[in-house]
Amino acid sequence: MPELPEVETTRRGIAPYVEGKKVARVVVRRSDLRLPVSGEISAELPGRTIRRAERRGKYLILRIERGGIILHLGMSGHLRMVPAITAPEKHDHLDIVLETGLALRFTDPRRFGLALWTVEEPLNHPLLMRLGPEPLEEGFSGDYLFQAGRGRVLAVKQFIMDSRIVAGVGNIYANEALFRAGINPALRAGAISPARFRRLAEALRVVLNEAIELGGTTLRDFRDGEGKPGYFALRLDVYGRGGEPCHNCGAKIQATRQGGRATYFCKVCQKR
DNA sequence: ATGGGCACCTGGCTGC
DNA sequence: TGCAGCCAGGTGCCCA
Repeated sequence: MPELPEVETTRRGIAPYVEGKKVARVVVRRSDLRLPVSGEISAELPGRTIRRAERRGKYLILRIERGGIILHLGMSGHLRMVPAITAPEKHDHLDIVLETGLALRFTDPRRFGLALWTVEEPLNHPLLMRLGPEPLEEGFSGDYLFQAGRGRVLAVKQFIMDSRIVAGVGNIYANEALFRAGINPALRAGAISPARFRRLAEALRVVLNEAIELGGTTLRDFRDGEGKPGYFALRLDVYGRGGEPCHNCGAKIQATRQGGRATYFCKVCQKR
């Protein structure tokens, strides 16, 4: 479900309610997520204060004095603030109850998400350590992509969805950025010029920032930290629009598959 | 090292 | 109405 903009929207939504707040207790209702939820969360977290809510790629980090909680929303997860007394529903797997009386509630029907406890530096956790640069920060550029793509025969769309290349880009925004950059998603990464990679890097920055401004993309169930949907779905040019007219030239949007994921593109506007 | 395929899990939608 | 089949915003592992 959530890519970088949805995770960032979630972070911004919850940050005011969790930063500087002390944890009263933790309720784990299901621990069989993508990795098991450690009992240390409920044993160690109460009494500690959440210093910061940060994001790295699609991961959220709730920092305490040393270490913290690493959260990932998988395909179907979301986080929101609720009054702690709110009755849990079927897929509400975890509550971090604060002394303010609000709880950070983690919901995830498919349970591809994660909630990990660490006393080490969260950014050094094996799951985060190999993430590529943040696409909205220094260190990410078309020239970087060009260098990383040298010799790669992988399709450019799969290349930019590889979190080791760039963090946080999932299927929606990969499709959208390639459309805006005018690049065919099936092109080999190693066959793209520095100039075209610069267009792609810029398209990624622009599309991710626009999506964050609109609160992310809600296709069916994404909600921000306050339970509200995002409105970037209204701006989608290609994702989910197979057979519909291209917003730029009117040609039918093509729907294909790459690496098991749906790909949408305009064969007129994305010739190469 | 690289790329392809699959598994993990639930729910919603489509079409018979 | 029921049900089978397919699809979904992610990612890590196994294999060639």
